[in-house]
Amino acid sequence: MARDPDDDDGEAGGGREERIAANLRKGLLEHCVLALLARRDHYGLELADDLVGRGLTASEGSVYPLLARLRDAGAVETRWESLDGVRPRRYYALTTTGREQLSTFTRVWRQTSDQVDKLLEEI
Amino acid sequence: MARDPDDDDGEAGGGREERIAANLRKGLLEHCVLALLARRDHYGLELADDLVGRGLTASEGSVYPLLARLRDAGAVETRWESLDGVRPRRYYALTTTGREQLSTFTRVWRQTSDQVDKLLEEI
DNA sequence: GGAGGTAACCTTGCATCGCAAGGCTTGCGA
DNA sequence: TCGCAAGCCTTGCGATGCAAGGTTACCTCC
Repeated sequence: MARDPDDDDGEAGGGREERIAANLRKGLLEHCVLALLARRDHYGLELADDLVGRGLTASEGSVYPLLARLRDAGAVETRWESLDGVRPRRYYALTTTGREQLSTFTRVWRQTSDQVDKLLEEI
Repeated sequence: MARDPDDDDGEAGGGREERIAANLRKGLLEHCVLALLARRDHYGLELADDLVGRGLTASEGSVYPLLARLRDAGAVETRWESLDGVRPRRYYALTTTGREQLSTFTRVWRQTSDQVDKLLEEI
């Protein structure tokens, strides 16, 4: 796995930063997916690309297992859709359960992020 | 521990909420500890109590293993301090490495939380 | 018509993290 | 003396994100 030669241990940025970001995303990615689905239905790769663009996930390797979990939990429903000249795509749609979970998360997120912001300001 | 009987949020809230919060704290707790130590030195239980009060951790069961990790990584230093009539306490202090890590985290946190906020607003 | 690229799906194995539960030691007070 | 609380820590568990790899279908180019 190719570590940068100048990626010294004491370095504050570099690979350290990716580790920090990856841990920060734990528990976030799940609800970012729900938030995207609240706007409109998406298919898997579309979700992954969008989230990568926003810096909210590193690859589809996180998204597909997550979607399977959400489906098992009843937070999303899926359907296959076939258009001409395009491979069939599996679309994901939010359920009522998923909408409730998203609303719960929003509340928890506001509380937690406020606490963190306060802590960082007080340094 | 048991569940509160008046926990009538149904299935969307309740125990689910604790699960959501616990996952959200992953990767956060570590840097909240660093932020507290940036203000002044603390001993372990003091940190744990403060963080529980802010809703940033559930118990000391997360804090002590974390402090050991931070010490191994060189982000904090420790010293024993004995006062009269008080049990000896192990105090934790931030190192230069820890300060750099905290600064890296602050940057990542702002980016990530901004993205999440934007996502939640656009629903 | 075949070869190759690419979009889209998914699985496997791993490292990490927070948490509950429990244990050990020391000092104080009844 | 006995019990309780403060303060330290360890162990086992479940959940999460990630890299890497594997599989099909569609289209294009020779």
